[in-house]
Amino acid sequence: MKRNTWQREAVREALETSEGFVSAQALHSGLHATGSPIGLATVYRALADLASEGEADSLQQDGESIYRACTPNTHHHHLICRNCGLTVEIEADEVETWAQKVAAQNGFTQANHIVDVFGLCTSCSPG
Amino acid sequence: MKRNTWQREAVREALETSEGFVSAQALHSGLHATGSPIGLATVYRALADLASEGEADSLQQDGESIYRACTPNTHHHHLICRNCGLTVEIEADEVETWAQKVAAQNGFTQANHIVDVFGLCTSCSPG
DNA sequence: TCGGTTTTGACAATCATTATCATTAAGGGC
DNA sequence: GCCCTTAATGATAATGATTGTCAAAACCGA
Ligand SMILES: [Zn+2]
Ligand SMILES: [Zn+2]
Ligand SMILES: [Zn+2]
Ligand SMILES: [Zn+2]
Repeated sequence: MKRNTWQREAVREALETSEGFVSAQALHSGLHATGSPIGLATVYRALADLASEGEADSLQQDGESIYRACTPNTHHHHLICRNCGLTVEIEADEVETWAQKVAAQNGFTQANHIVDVFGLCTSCSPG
Repeated sequence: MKRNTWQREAVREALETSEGFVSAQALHSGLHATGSPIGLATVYRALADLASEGEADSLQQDGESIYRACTPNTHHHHLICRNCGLTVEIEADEVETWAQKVAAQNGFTQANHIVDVFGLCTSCSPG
């Protein structure tokens, strides 16, 4: 049975109070800065668990995994600011059906997909 | 000025004769197996160059970068078999316009996107 | 409270990738 | 073709994120 520890809760809270995506290292640093003695390995484990339970989304950036608390529990994608990390959750049936169609047309089964849109948010756009 | 070396050419050829996406390590192993004395660092450099010149596509998988020779020189995406690596190149205006639309609607500029579809190809599908 | 089991965390180990830097070899000018 | 400048190579060390180890601590049901 899975146990409730303050460490898991601390990671969950830290994730929820983060604006955009954060790395395990960054989240660990942030917790330490507030005086939490949580270990780095524990942060990695907690984030992996949250992601596998569908409570967090993750994506790869610059060779590291970054995570974000996931409010809706449904399948969705993200629009992410390359500069400040601001993230908007996107649900798009168009893309879902397109992905399924493309897979089926080519004889592929058990399809899934990775779809992320990056850009500069209003605050970070030049001009 | 960029120089032509047999090493670059060897990497380019190895990439072109590979079926799906390959990692730098795998490509280096393959070259060694054929007797080539090319160095690992050189393979990394050549792949990075090819990717930046638009002659190869790359994506992240399991924390490593994998590459593939890119026949058309236009923007496109991939449908990849999770089991054997077979890759189909996909061009889809639907997704391109969708990505632009989503970014614009949210005030994002300079948008780009990552779109990959994974599945099991006909040969690798069960049943 | 007690005890079996899970979780933690300090640390070592792993693994892909990058930096270093002395040596090699393009390729332009002669 | 021969030199010479300089980019490219490659053996190796360094980096950095992530995972494995395992004794000690924490959960939680009985
Ligand atoms: Zn921004
Ligand atoms: Zn989707
Ligand atoms: Zn396949
Ligand atoms: Zn596209």
